Amino acid sequence: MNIGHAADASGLPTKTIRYYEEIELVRPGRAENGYRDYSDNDVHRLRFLQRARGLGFSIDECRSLLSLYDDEGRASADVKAMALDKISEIDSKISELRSLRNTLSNLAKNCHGDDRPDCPIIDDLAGIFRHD
Amino acid sequence: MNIGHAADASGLPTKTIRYYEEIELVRPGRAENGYRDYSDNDVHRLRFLQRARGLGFSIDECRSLLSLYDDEGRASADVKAMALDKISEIDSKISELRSLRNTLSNLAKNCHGDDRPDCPIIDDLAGIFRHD
DNA sequence: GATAGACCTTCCAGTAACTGGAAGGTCAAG
DNA sequence: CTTGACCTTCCAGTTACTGGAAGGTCTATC
Repeated sequence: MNIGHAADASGLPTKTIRYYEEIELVRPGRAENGYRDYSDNDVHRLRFLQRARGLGFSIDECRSLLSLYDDEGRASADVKAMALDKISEIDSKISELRSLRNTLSNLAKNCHGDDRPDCPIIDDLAGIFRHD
Repeated sequence: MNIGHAADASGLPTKTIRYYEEIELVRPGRAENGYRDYSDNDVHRLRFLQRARGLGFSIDECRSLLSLYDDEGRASADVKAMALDKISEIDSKISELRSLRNTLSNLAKNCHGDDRPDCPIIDDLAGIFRHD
């Protein structure tokens, strides 16, 4: 599958996909004509990268998540530790998002939503900053 | 409060805080000696930026979230629409994180976690890419 | 088989969001 | 009055893309 198709399948622009090859995150084969040739597995990796990057994981973090998949010779204890570590990172991201969501949702609920500029949402908005 | 203190209070490096001033996200006053002087409100904004950036919101998205707070003259309908929009963004981030978490958690659960390199986690790992 | 349009290639420059370092001013303690 | 920890500006470098030029390939139609 060539790069345009891989882009459609992964949700990433072709530019980004080529960049990911340059930094050795996803290394497709090449067809006779020199075109990149993406396997289904390559596309899975690209999709994964698309999601993980959008969730705020850095390229290095993505690399280490992907290495769980790649390093088949890695000791299982390492693999488990890495997975658990990532899980707790994810948990705290989720709870931060929940607190942010909660704040915004309270604001929206209390807002009458018409065109008057004295929306009560405004009065409470300072609260957006008060979630630890 | 000067920049070092604001950095401690917000969890952002001073470099980043100065950058946020440069792009007009947080505009502190200045003391007589030329030092930046951060109010409590400035620090709330910085903390908010610290969290939102870590959750994958772009600077522009942060700017629009902050404008909910700033634009007191904005029509309440606009405010409400923006809040609802951000909430649905947050919801999909949360559900993506949950799916990722779920995958990793299954992997960790099935791994015996000793030093043998034939960890069953490895065999299932392809599954990390199969969540839509 | 020529040619148009949609692909693909590499390379190089630009952007976003920081990040580090130099050169120097300010301030509180000893 | 100097030492050390602050602060300032400025400029260069990094990360993770992103856009554009110059050109090769492929498919489809004339």
